[in-house]
Amino acid sequence: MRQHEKDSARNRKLFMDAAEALFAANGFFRTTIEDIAEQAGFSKGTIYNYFESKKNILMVILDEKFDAFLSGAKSILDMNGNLDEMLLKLVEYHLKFFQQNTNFFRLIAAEQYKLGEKLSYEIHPKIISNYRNFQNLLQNILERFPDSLRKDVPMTELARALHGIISSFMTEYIFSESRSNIVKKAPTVVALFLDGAKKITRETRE
Amino acid sequence: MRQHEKDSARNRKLFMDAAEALFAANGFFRTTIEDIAEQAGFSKGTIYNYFESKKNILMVILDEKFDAFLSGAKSILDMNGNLDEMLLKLVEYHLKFFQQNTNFFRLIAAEQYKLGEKLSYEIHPKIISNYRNFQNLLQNILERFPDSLRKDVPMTELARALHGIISSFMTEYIFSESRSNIVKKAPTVVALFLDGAKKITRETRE
Amino acid sequence: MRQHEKDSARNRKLFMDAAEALFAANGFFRTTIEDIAEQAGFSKGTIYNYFESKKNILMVILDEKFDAFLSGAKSILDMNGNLDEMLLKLVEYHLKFFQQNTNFFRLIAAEQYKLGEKLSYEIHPKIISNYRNFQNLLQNILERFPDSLRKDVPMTELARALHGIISSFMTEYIFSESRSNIVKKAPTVVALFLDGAKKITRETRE
Amino acid sequence: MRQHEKDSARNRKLFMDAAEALFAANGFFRTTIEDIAEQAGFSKGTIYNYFESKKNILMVILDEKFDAFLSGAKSILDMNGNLDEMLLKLVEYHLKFFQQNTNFFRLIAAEQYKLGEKLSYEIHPKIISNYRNFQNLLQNILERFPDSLRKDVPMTELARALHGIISSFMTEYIFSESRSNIVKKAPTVVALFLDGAKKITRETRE
DNA sequence: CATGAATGAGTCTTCATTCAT
DNA sequence: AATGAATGAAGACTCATTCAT
Repeated sequence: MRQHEKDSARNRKLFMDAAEALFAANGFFRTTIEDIAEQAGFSKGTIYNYFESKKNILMVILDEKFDAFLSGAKSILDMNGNLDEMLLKLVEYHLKFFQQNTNFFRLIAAEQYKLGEKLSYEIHPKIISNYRNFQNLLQNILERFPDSLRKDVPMTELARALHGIISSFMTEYIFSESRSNIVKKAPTVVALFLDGAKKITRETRE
Repeated sequence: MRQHEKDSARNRKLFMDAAEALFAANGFFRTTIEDIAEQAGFSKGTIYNYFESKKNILMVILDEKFDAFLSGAKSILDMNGNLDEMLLKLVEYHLKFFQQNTNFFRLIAAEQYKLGEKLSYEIHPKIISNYRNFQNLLQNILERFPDSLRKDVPMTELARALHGIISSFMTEYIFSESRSNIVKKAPTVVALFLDGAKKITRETRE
Repeated sequence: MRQHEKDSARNRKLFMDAAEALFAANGFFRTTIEDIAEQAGFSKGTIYNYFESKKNILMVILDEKFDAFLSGAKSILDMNGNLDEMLLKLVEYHLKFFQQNTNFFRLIAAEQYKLGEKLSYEIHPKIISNYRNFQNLLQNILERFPDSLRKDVPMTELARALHGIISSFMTEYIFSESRSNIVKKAPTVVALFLDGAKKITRETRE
Repeated sequence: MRQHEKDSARNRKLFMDAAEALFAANGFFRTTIEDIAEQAGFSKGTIYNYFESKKNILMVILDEKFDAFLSGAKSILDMNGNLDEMLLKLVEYHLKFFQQNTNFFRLIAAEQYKLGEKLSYEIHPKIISNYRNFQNLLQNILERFPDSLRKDVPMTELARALHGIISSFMTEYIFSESRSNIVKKAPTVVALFLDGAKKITRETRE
C-alpha cells in the first residue's frame, strides 16, 4: 500500500467518523455535507473525492459497522459453553459493541425504520437484516439447548424476548446519557431472560 | 357545537392522520407540507388554517397520542388483581394501543432520538418522558407485589426488562409488516417476563 | 339615498380609514387584506364587496385625498390679499391638512416613488401630479407679485423652495412624532421663505 | 489581498449595486432575491454566500452609504470659510453625493418611513439618524455665525429650512428624471436660504 | 351582504452537487 | 487532491382572491 493510499484510507475514515457522529446527533437530513466536511477538517468539495453522495456515506457506514458487528458475533458461536455461558458471552459482546459505538446505535435507532421513500428502499433492509441476523444468532444458541428451555414458547419468541431485554438496557443507557459500564449488566440481562422476574427457590432450578 | 366547528375538528383530524402516516412512512424531514395536504385531500395553504407550522403538527400529534396512551394506561392501575393479571392487562393495553396506532409507533420509533438540534429540544423530552412514564407504571404495579418478585434485581430493571420484551414484539410486528393480532401475544410476554425462558417444574414456583 | 346605500358608503369609509392607517404604519405590501378587514370590524371576504382589489383600495384613497387637498387649496387662490397674506393662507392650509391627515402623508411619503413595477405605473403619476399641482398653486400666487420677488431665480425654483421648507417642517413632525400644533409654524415658514435666514434691517425691506 | 478576495469584494459590490437599483425602482418587498441575482449576473443561491438574507442586503447598503455620506460631510466642517462659502460647500457636497447615488436616495425616499413592523425597527432609526445628523451638521455651521443670522427663528428651524430647500431640488430631480447637473443649483439653494425670495436692495444687506 | 375556509401562485431560504482553480 | 464559489431544485410559508354557506 503506497503512501497516498494510506492517506486516502485515513481521510475516508475521518469523514465516516464525522458523519457517524453527526448523523447520530442531528439526524441524516439535518446533517449537511458541509457539517461533515468541517468536522473532518476538510472542505465541502473534498468529500466527493471519497464518497459518491451524502447517501453513500450513510450506506458505507452501515455496511462496515454491521459487518463488523455480525462477524464478531458469529465468532462467538464457534466457542463452547453451556447455555448461560454462551448467552452471557453474546450479550456481553453486544453491550460492549454498543458501548464502543454508541453514536452508531443512536443513528440506527433514529433512522431505524424509514428515511424517506428512496433512501429507505436501500437502508431499511440493511437495518432489518442486521436485526434479524443477530436475533438468529441468539436463536442458534438457544437451539443448542432444547432441553433446558421451555417448550410452550417458540424459539423465535424466546430469542426475540432476549433481544428486547438487551435493547431495553441500551435504550436506558441512551436516554439517561449514562456513562456507566453497561457491560456489567450482561449477567442481569441473562438472568432475567432465563429465570424471569419471579421470586423462586433457586435450588429447584438447577 | 355548530356545523363549521364540527368540520373544523374533522379536517384537523384529517390532517393529523395524514401527517402521522406520512411521518411514519417517510420521516419528518422527507415529508412535505404538500404531501400532507394532498393526502388529507386539501391544498397546501389550508394546513396553515389548522396548524402553525409543520413542526407544530408533529408536536400536536405527539401530545395527543401520548396523553391518550398514558391516561388509558393509568386507568388500568386503578383496577385490582394479582401480579399476573395486572401485568397482563397493562401489556394487553399497550399492544392494543400499538395495533390501533401502528403508524404512530413507527413514527416515534423513527424519530426516537434526534430530529435535529432545534426540533429535538422540544420533541425528544416528550418521547423520553412518555417512555419513562410507562416504565414507571410498570414499576408501580411490580412494587405492589414485592414478595412475589426476585430481590437480586432492582425494580427499575425488572420494569425495564418487561418494557423491552413488549417492545421486541412490537418491533417484530413492524419489521415483518405482519397484520396478525399482536394482542394475543400478551400472555406470552407476561409469562416470559415472570418465569423466564428456562424449562421449569411449574409446581415449584407457586 | 336609501338606507342600505348609506350603510354601504359608511362601510366603505371604514375600510378606507383602516387601510389608510395601516398602509401608513406598515407599508402597502406589509399590510394584509385581513389586517384591514379586522381593523374595520369586518372579515376578509367582505372587502371584496366594496373594492375590486387591495390595489384598488390604495388608488381610491389617493384619489379622494388628493382631490380634497387640491380643491381646498384652489379655493384659497380665489381670495385676495398681499403676497405675505396669500402665502400664509396656503401654507396654513397645507399644514392643517397635513395635521388632520398625518397618516395619509406618511403613506405617500413612504410609497412616494415606487411600489413595484405594475403598481407604480398607476400610482406614481398620481403622486407626482399632486406634488406638481400644489407647487403650481404656489407658483400662481408668486406670479401675482412679480415686483415683490427677486428676479435672479426662476419662479419655478422659488415655488420649489417654499414647497421644500413646508415639507421639512412636516418631515420633522413625522420623525419626531410630535403632537404639537404644526399650523403655528406657518408664519415662520413664510418668513424664512420670503426674507431668508440672514439678519437684516427690517426697515430696508418694506 | 489574494485574487479570490478581490473577486469576493467585487461580487459583493455587484449584488449591492443591483439591489440598490432594484429596491429603488421597485421597492423592497417587490424586489425578489431572484431579481437581484439575475441583475447581478448570478443565480439565486449565490447571494447567500455574500449576505445573510434579503433584509441584510438592505441593511448593509444603508450602513455603507450613510457612513460614506456623513464622513464626507463631516470633513467639510473642518474647513474654513465664511457663512456663504461653508454652506455652499456643504450643499454642493450633498447634491453631488445625491447625483452620484440617485438610486440610493430614491430608495431611502421610498422606504423613508415604514417597511413593516419588524424591518422598520431596524431601518427606520438608521434613516432618521442620518437625516438628523446631516441637519445637525448644517446647524453646526450656522452656529458659527450667530451675528449673521436672524434671531427670531431658532437655529434648529433655520437648519431645517435649508435641509428642506435642498431636498426640494433633489425631489424635482427625481420626479422629472432630469439628468442635468444638479450641483449647479447649489448657489441658488444657498442664496434662497440666506436672502429669501423677496426682491431686495442687495447693498442694504451687507 | 357577511363570512372564513380553501386555494395556489409567489418568495425566501437551504443545501447537495458540480467544477474551475 | 483540496477548495469553495456557483448552481438550481426543492421546500416551508404567506396572502390576495374566490366562493359556498
